[in-house]
Amino acid sequence: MVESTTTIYDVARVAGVSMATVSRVVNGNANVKEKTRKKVLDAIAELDYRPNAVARGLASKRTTTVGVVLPTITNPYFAAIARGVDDVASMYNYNVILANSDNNEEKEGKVIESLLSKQVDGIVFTGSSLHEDIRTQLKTARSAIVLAGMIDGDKELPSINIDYRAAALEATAQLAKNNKKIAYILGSLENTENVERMVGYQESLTNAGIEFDEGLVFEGNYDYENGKALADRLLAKGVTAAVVAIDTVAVGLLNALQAKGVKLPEDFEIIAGSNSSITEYSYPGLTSVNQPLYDLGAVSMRLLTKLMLKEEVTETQLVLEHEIVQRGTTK
Amino acid sequence: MVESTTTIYDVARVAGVSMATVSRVVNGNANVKEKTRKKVLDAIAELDYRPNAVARGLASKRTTTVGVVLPTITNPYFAAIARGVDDVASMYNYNVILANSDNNEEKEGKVIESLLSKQVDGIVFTGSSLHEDIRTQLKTARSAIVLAGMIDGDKELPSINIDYRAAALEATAQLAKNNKKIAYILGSLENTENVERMVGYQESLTNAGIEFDEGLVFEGNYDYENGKALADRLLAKGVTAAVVAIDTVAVGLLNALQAKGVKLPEDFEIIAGSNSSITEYSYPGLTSVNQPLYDLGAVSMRLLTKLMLKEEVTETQLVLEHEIVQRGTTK
DNA sequence: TTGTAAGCGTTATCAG
DNA sequence: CTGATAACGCTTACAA
Repeated sequence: MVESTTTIYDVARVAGVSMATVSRVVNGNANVKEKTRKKVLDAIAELDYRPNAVARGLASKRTTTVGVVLPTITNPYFAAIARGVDDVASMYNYNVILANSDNNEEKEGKVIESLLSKQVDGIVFTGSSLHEDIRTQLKTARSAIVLAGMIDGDKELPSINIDYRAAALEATAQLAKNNKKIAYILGSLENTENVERMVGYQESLTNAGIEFDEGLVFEGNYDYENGKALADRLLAKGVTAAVVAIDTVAVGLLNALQAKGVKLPEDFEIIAGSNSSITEYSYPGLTSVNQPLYDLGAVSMRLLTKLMLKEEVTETQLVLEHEIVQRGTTK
Repeated sequence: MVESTTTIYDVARVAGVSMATVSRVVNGNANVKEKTRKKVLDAIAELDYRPNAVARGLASKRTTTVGVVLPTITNPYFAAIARGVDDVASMYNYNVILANSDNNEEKEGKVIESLLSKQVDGIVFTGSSLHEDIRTQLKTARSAIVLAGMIDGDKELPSINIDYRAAALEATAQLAKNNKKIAYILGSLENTENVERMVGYQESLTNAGIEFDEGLVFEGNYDYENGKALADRLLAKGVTAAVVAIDTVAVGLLNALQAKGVKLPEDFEIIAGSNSSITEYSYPGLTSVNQPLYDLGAVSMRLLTKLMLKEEVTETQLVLEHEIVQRGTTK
């Protein structure tokens, strides 16, 4: 707890120049004589001067800070996205404010409000569904916005996604090779991504000549416990395979099934939805649609920098490649 | 992308008062007549005014922003801590800047520097070891600092921990009931927490009448792959039980062992070190020392608020309770 | 190439 | 209880 804030004035005095010049060298402005630059640099080193980013932000109206709002950082899915965001953020010298929303519309509204008051230059937003009020709030914000892993129905907000429909179709198709009763487990059908998944699922069923059974679709939350609770219900309906959009739920189901003595993949097959780290940690490993989560975050942040720096952006609706990673829960 | 920044002046004009008065009502100052307050509030609502936190930070020298630096948010251990930090941070109206350091001293130095330039009011720091330079940097910072899950040798920096020695002793003691060759796997022995663990481990061995064998102690990194690689080495030494300080490593070991046909807990027992979420997701679930990670973060942040608000703090070296959660990898 | 000076949107100190 | 007015530390025209 020392040093009584040395300012740009102190540096100017010591270097024998004006504060404007100090500002120029600090900001890498080319119009400074090499000799002067050196004097300033020396003074900076001598005084251990550190520019005050808050003052800078006020004067320049740019804070080099962005916000990332997500349901909860404890979910590996969102943690991976956040890491991607942070890595490219620091690459471009931005800091990121983390905001957990718990998927709760009110909290989402509050944290966005808070981020905007902090004058963040941009926001990467992700969650399980895009409520109308939040959409409006985001759209009318003066900061740049990018949605990560969410589709904006009107395609007005920039977003990065994978082709959920295709991924669901492929996963279902793989399970259809050996199964007739294939369940689909996902979050709320109120969000567009899940609607897309349903379309892919049904399309795949049709291709395989299996009749769609509404009773085999389960909506639910993000919890591990939710997955465990599903085991009995699936077994009761004679289900022998499931694609589970949310990894934590997939692991819950997997473990509950094994605890009942069900053998995987022999008696039951599972394909998880996002290939977050836990699909690798489970035993057996979960075959999984590989959503490139880290990239999702990284690309979102990259797009955000373009938006913030007013670079030209031709395409604001990006679709990343996906694939299915084969592990131990499929034959 | 609208609204051309409405300021405190605009509100003052519309409300027919001075900006000082607006500032007072915004900051909940009691010295404002009820009638005036209402006028101001109405103007604020009408103009949809949102105070500029950057300007506020510059004028007041308080940013209501803190930083949390950790190795990587993708590790569930740190994610849980971060969540604890964020929850009590928002409770006290602080925002938190997330900084991944990858356990790299240079990066740690950089992010701390960056946080300080952003004038954060405080920093919660965590990592696997406290390098000397970082220690100095932290100690001389003008912001409040709290270490989460790290011991400062000199006890100069405030910190929140569990009793690592006792935890190691208890875990080893439990394994010693059925095993003679008990390995201990942890991060670098350069950090105090791990030295403490070693002491507890050896003490427990002595209690059980088992001779300490240096060859049964394994240092390593945080990676899942590291755990997998350990399986063969342990088996080769005839080890039948291990306490593994890092959960990701424990899961790696568990899965590699199972892949080799080793039955747990029958043929091999494992106790993991932190009870992060993945110890529950693994199959079988990992018996685990319960480090109260969320609380670790929450209590750290709470202590930080006290430090930042200059509240009286009597004890800066806090030790949280731990316990051993029994799951499927012990008899 | 360098300096002067006017903000940036608040808070905070004094008067009144 | 309310209003001026001077900071806060920096960026950014505009001059020189």
